Amino acid sequence: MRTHQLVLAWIEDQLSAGRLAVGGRLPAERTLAEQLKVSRTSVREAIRILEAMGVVRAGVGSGPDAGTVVISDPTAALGSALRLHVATQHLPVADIVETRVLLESWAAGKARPDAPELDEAAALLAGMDQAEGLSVGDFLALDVRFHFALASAAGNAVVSAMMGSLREAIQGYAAELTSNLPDWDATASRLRAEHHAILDAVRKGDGGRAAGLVAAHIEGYYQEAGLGAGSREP
Amino acid sequence: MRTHQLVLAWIEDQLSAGRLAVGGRLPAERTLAEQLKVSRTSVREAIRILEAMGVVRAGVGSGPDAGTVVISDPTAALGSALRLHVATQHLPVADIVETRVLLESWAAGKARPDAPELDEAAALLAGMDQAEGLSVGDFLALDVRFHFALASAAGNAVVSAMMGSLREAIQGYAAELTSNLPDWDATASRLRAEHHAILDAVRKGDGGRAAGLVAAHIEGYYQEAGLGAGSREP
DNA sequence: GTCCTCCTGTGGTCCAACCACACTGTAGGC
DNA sequence: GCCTACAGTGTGGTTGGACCACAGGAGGAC
Repeated sequence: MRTHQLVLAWIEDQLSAGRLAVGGRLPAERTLAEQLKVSRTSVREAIRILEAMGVVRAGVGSGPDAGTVVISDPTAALGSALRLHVATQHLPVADIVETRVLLESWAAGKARPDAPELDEAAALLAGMDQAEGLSVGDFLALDVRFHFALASAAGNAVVSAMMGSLREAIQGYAAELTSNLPDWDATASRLRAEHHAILDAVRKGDGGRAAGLVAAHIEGYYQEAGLGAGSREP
Repeated sequence: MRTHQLVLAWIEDQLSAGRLAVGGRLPAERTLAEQLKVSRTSVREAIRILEAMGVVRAGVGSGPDAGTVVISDPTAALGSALRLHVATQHLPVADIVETRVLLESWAAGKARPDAPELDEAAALLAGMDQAEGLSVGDFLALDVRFHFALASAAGNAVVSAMMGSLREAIQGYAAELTSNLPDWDATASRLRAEHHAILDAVRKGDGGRAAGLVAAHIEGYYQEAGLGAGSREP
């Protein structure tokens, strides 16, 4: 077993045992190196991995926000991992889209009509309705948050994280795709209307209809942008 | 931007551009450090991250298998990330199980009856039927491979990878759970029968029935082991 | 031809040093 | 008494160098 894996195992053990929790701080790198009788280099390699996994955040300086603190951002880890494997062309973009449809339509069908996340989703929709002064990038940013809020309303943290990571993994492609659209304003209007319809269905407790609308919403967008379900290559 | 992220960006760019593909070898650490005008330490940190993501594999020595070669093992990355976040108690085990049910039942419903992966699944089932000389660990190992083969038959690499990572993330718990079972032999017999029923349904093209059987199969196991859908804590 | 040895190149590990940063306490001016 | 300026302290960030273990390949000894 390599040295940095020993450090990883130690930290994971601390997490599992509850001696280290979200918000807590890891010992300083030099201290940890001395404690575990390894070099600071190995400690740093382990911390880098945890950072890439969204488990810790390293901050320089001093004070309460400095040092290496435990966080929990599963979406970051899954997102970058998926993006890299898409880059190796071992994960087709079409599969990503299909999985996104699966997860989001399930979430829409299972979302509780009184979930607080729906209020946030409604607020985001209101923001997207302000046609004036809203660039394509701004619109898509709000769109991402709307979909994430909607997925979170189902109350399954794993599904939320995975759905967010899928979106993140193909974010680059999604941005490019907008340039393929014949008429962005028309598309944006349609997306807005579909968003409202989805939210209404969820609010009325009609999960089946919500799920169907979400699936059509996502598939429709990618097909309009030229990334049909048949294309297996980026 | 930190130095190791520069290295990461360079490698990801090489992958996206196709100048680096699965099976290819990265330049040696010292060479890469010199090329990018950074220290070897920073190069190593980047490679560590890629290794944790299942994108590369580092091998010492010389020869065709040595050096840092590009691979593609998305399951490893997602699995360890999920496991760590389960350790931080920000991803409830119940959500993992629920997501697994969602993905696997979808895959069972969508699997093509003539998919070659089903032959492998059948072979694994035959192996599990050899009751003699099969330890609990062996049985579970075959079980993992059976479920993965079944999920792969749907032809969606993302769903397969995610399903495998979910299983891996709670593998430790699953092993512990077997000790809660009142009668392992009886449970094993039931699991065998359910496996055959699932495979039969898929082979006959009855996706709906297969999906239902898979959902019942997974939920039944965890409930029998004392991890009901209601438990939100490990 | 076969075996053995040395050489080379790879990642793995460690150390020592320096930097940039952000807070903290203190000394000084007002 | 208050506020400012500054040195101090502890944090991660980065670098260069050195040495180790490992595995294959090239060459010589037989």
